[in-house]
Amino acid sequence: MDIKAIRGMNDILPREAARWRLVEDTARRIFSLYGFSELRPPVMERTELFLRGIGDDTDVVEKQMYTFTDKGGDSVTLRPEATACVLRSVIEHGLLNADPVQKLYSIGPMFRYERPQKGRYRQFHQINAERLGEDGPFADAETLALAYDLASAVLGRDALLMEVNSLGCKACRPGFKGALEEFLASKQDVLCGDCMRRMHTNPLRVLDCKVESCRQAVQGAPSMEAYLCDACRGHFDGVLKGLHVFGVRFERNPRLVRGLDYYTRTTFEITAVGLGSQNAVAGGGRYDDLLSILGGPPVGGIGFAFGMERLIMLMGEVQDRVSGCFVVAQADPAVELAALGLIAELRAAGIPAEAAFGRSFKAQMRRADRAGYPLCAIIGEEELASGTLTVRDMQSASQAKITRSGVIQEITSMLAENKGERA
RNA sequence: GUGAGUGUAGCUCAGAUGGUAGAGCGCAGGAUUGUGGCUCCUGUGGCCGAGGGUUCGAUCCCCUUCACUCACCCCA
Repeated sequence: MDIKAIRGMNDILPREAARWRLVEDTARRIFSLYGFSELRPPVMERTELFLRGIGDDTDVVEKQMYTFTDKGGDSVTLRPEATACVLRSVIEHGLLNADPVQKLYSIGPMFRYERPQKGRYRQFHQINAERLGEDGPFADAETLALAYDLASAVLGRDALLMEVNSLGCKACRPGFKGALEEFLASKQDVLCGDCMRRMHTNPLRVLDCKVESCRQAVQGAPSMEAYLCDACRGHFDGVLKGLHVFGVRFERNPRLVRGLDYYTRTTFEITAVGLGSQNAVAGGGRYDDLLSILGGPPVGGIGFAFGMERLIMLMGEVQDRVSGCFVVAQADPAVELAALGLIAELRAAGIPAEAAFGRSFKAQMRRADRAGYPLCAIIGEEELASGTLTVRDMQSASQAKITRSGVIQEITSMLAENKGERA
């Protein structure tokens, strides 16, 4: 076998799939609790969408996109994030005309050409939420609460840290940016090479630099908070109050910035320990100008994304509970045929049923055990002749003879009993 | 894109100054003819990542390459 999966793209094997389902199910449950509905955009879009949406001097757009020319000569890109796709869909279908408030989520793969590392893959999966058409602090607080609930439900609230900040709006951010640039210029000699470049292209990112000398240099840097305009300040205060009401435990972090250009006002990040250096489990924030940038109505929004791999990495084992009945048959053509009929009947009644003919009795039992079935129906010449079945409770190892005609009823009640014991 | 580490059975890993390799788990079968999990026995298993070089001979030394892992970077 010399064909292997592409670098940074992983198979999710059956043993891990249970965890993925649990995360997805949890997400869907919580989204519906908050009144969000699902929107599933395609995984590929025209390249311009991301150039306009994400910002063309971000790393994601500059060097991480899977962009190529299709057979028709169009430049297309495998989506590196979901927000731009969802907004494109909302605009294209005029969803905001039908309902000026849209609360949407989507779950699926994203693609970024990066060097793979723990918690970072070229195909990775996100749980994404977008909320459009509500500009007040309540919408922000509630959206953050939703993210917090989701993270707590999967990881427990003690395992995570939620950090919140306000980035201001296009009215007040330029003032801050200018002050910051001025400050950074005075620190030029101690900044790292990257930050020297960043201080012009994207000065906010310098605040987020991990290099020790930069962190120190930035200690006395001006804080966005001092530059927030009255409207942004009021908004942010409202968000914080709302978070308290929702019972969200968070910390304010004036240094928190986001990697994508479209964010305004409220931003947040949820980190967890145990993930190595890729410790952000979720991140997001408000984007008041993005819809109009993409050619839509001047409507604001707020959203977030979870990294599913990171969530799953922190979860530990999750076991699939198997219900149903394994059918063991004596090696005899007539018996096996009868067993086949039994299996069909069980399935028709909605009871999972499986068998493994063609091996020894012992081996069939072993498979029943390994697959985790609570019940095992045994059929042999004896049962066939007397119109009965032997049903074995795998956990207690007790067996009972039941009549063939009453199987469904009998097994249904045994399974219900079994379920009751486990719960 | 940069750096470091690692590549030996399906999995986790041993191994010898260079003489073509083992363990545990798994898997298959068995321990009275129709009964799983525990135990015991037996079996199954590997171009020792790929290519080249040195050598009588390399899985082990050298070079190249690929892959994986972690970190930088970036981000979910």
